[in-house]
Amino acid sequence: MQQEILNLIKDALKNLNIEVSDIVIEHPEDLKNGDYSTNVALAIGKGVERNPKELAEKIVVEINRLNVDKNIEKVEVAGFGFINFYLSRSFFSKSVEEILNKGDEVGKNDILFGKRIMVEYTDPNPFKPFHIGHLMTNAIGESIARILEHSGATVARANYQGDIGLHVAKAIYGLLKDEKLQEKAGTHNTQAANIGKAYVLGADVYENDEQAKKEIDEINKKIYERSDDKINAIYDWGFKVTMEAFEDLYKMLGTKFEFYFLESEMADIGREIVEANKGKVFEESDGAIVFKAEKLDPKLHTRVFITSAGLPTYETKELGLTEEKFKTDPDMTLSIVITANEQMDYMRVVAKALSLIHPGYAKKMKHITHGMMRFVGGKMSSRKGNVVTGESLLNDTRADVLEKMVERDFSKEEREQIASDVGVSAIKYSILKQGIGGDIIYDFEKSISFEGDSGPYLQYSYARANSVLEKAQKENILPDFEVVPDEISEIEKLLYKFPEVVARSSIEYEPHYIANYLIEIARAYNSFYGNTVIVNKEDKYSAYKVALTYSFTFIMKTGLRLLGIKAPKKM
RNA sequence: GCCCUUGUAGUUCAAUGGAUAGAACGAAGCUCUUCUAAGGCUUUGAUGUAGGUUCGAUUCCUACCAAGGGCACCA
Repeated sequence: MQQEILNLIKDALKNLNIEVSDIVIEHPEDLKNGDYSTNVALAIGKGVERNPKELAEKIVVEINRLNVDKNIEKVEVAGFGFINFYLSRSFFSKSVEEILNKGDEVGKNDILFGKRIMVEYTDPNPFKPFHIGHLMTNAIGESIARILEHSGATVARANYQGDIGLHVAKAIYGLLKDEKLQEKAGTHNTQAANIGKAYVLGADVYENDEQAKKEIDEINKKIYERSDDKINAIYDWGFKVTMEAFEDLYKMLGTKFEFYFLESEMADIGREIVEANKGKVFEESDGAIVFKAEKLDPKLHTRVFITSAGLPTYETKELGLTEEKFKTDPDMTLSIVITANEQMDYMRVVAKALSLIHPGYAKKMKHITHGMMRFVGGKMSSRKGNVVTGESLLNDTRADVLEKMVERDFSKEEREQIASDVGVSAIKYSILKQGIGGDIIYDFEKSISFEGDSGPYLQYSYARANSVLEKAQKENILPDFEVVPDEISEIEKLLYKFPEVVARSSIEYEPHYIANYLIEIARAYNSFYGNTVIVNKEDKYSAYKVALTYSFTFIMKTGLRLLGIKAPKKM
């Protein structure tokens, strides 16, 4: 439709001998101002010797002469020269029918057809707690992955985990000091929680206790060398247990990773790359091998790639990781990494180094950063132990949901599953409703909402719509598009926009456009639901209202899926 | 000090350079003899400061102020 209107404007301008390079059409914010609108007359009015309003009038006359499209009801000049297009009744009923035919495929586009994209996100470290920052990256990454898939891309999900390094040594130190934390009786979740505690213990003394620092450095060396049987045993157990606990979370969150990359395996690959480019890209400085990025771009800075002790740093491993990713899929067209924005500056340095080593790879890399989860008091740090773990947040939220749930004819399993889905939705929505760049201030009391602008609100409107459909089936009212009310409802004016919203989210890597759209349409549907009886044999428009309800459920379900949120039929 | 991000109702967030800056929470009131009241319907309130570009700026540019992050051997 957008294209038809665009062409119409173009033709009209051509006939009037007006040249315009790019014509912008948009949806007016206020539905009273039509369904599409253009500001061409305003944009070009100044160059020509007419005022914009007169010019707009002329263009409209020409458009009306050309318009044979039954989808456009009328075209008007408004304001100081906007040209507003009002779509016809039949356009809207047709678009409702189209959505019904597409079902769960609604909103698909082929912007990324044929593209192979790897998305790396979440990246928790074994031996460290999975905190709500990881939850944030996971929610954003999973949603972006799904949106890209909906745009036709083949997406591979990847997770990169720091299985080696000082943090592991700190945790193992803690486990050695307090052997109770090595208790293996409980589930892997309680064991993983104990390892998290051990990490906090180790991290704390590392900063304040010289002797402990020495011991931890010693343990770190032994882990690298795998030279100590006792430490090896603890390491192997701890690695397994924390990874299993992560898997539980992924399952609940709805993420299935295809590739797991381990930091320890990237070290040697990265080191080789650095060695091969010594003198070209990298240089020696104070015994370390560094990349002086500021020489190429004053906004960048120097970073160490191999320490003076000869150990590869994260930067080097990142080079190795990139190499591995492209080896995994040589036909990959785009490699996306999603992290918090605190990693932006050094990722830029790594990207610069990579552009000198592998210009081909560098062009296919994209680093997406998001804001940070913050406490009201300040930064959250797993080192200091002032973290909210992903598991505890999920559990607390689910418990809240269970308390709020109304008694219906659910089995115990259904009830648990719904509570879980609604809890995840509350958390994910609170992350995805805003642009990904901004920080989220986490407030224990207020952060998770079940009403208003929230995930459960969306699920609730979906569940209600389903219950309408159930009733319609019982009463044998099938969707119909022939007998329609004259008035075009607000829902119809929103439904047809869904594909545009998905496309925009995909192009900008911003899930919140979908989240905001879903709230808008849920509100419209709830209002509709509250003010009319939909299933009513006496009402000749009932079949069309049922059709509207069907198309609403398809869009809500698909939209929620793109946010990584499940849509239970009952709640 | 330098670099990056962000400043919008009391609070948490929206708004491809356009029309009367939208929601939600909070507060006040109304609403289930209709399909799920986690709902619906009213009322209330905001663009950090100073300039600039533009017919038009929350949006772009400059300076300042404020918050967060980063700036060599941690990730």
